[in-house]
Amino acid sequence: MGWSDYDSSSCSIARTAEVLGDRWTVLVVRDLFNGVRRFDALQSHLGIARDVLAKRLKLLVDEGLVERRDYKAEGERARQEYVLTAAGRDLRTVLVALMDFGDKHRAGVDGPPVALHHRDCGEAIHTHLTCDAGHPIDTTTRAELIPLPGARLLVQA
Amino acid sequence: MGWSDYDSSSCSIARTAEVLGDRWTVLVVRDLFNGVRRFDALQSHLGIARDVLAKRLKLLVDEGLVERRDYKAEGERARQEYVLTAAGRDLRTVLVALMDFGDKHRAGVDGPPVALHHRDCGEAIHTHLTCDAGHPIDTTTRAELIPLPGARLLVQA
DNA sequence: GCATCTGAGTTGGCAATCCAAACTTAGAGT
DNA sequence: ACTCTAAGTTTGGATTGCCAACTCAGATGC
Repeated sequence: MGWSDYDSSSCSIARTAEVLGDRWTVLVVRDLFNGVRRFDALQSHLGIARDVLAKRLKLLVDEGLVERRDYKAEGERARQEYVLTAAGRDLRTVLVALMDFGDKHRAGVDGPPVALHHRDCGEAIHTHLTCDAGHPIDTTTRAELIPLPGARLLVQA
Repeated sequence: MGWSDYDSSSCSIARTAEVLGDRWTVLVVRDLFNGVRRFDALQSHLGIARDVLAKRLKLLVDEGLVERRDYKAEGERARQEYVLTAAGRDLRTVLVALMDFGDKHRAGVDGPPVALHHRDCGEAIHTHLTCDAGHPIDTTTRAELIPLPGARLLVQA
C-alpha cells in the first residue's frame, strides 16, 4: 500500500496545481501582490493575450482568490480593480518558494533580479521547511507520507 | 519607478514557472519525490498522455532537475529510472508550500488526504515564511521589493 | 453635440498542445 | 517461434492558447 495506490488527483498539490498550473496564473498573482490592479496594466506588463487574462482572472475570482471591485477615483470614471482575497494572500509562501528556487537555480550571470524585504526590519524574506518540533528540513532529510481520512484509494479496473 | 517598470520575464518566479508552469510538471516532480521512478508507473499513476510525459521528463532532465539512469535489477532486463537531482530536491519547499495551501483552502469535506512527517521525530512538516532576523511573515506583513543587479528595466517603445 | 480617447473586455482565425490509441523496438520468458 | 513487457514514438482529431481586430460605455476635447 504505497503512494501509487492513492488517487493522484485528490492530493493538495494537485488541487492547488489545478488553479496555478499554467504558464500565466502564477504571474498574475505575483503582479497582484506587487500592486498591479487593473486589467490593462496586467495585460501590458505580463504581455499576456487579453482573452487569456480575462479567463485567468475569472478563474481566480471563481476560486475565491481574487476579488473584482468597481472603484472610482475622484473626478474619474468608474473602473475595475482586482485585489487578492485573504485566501489569495496565502499564496505568498508559494510565490516566495518559487522565487527562492529561481534565485538559486535559474538566475542569470547578474544574479537574482529582486529581493523581498521585511518592511519593518529591512531583512530579506525567505521560506523555510521545518517540522512542528522545529527541526529544519533539508533536501536529504527523510520524510514520510501519512494517509489521512481525506485520502482516496485508486479503484483497480 | 515601480514594479511594472521591470521586465516581468526576468523574475525568479517567472523563470521557475517556465519549468513548472503547466498542469503536469509539478505532479511529475511530486511523484518522483514519492518514489515513483519508472515511466509506466508515472504514466499510469498520473493518467498523463505518454507523449506528454516523455516531453516533460526530457525537459526536467535538460534543466538538470532530474537524472535519467539505466539500471538493472538481478535477473531482470535493463530499465530506465528517473531520479531527482540535488537541484530537483530543492523543489521540496515549493511542493510543501503548494500542499499547505491546498490543505487549507482546497481540501474536501474529509479534510486533507495526506500529511508529510519528519521520519526522525514524527512531527508534521510545513513551510514557514520569515525574514532573516527571524520575524514570522504572515499575510498582512508589509514587504517591499528591492531591485538587484540582475533586474532588467523594460524598454519603452 | 459630435468626434475621440481609454479601459475593459469579446470575437474570430490560426497555431501550438493535448489526448487516446496504435505502432515500434528490444530483451525475457515459455 | 511466439508472446509479453517496458519505454517510448507516431498519428489524427479535439482543445486550448495566441494575436489582432472589434465592441461598448463613460470621459474628454473642440
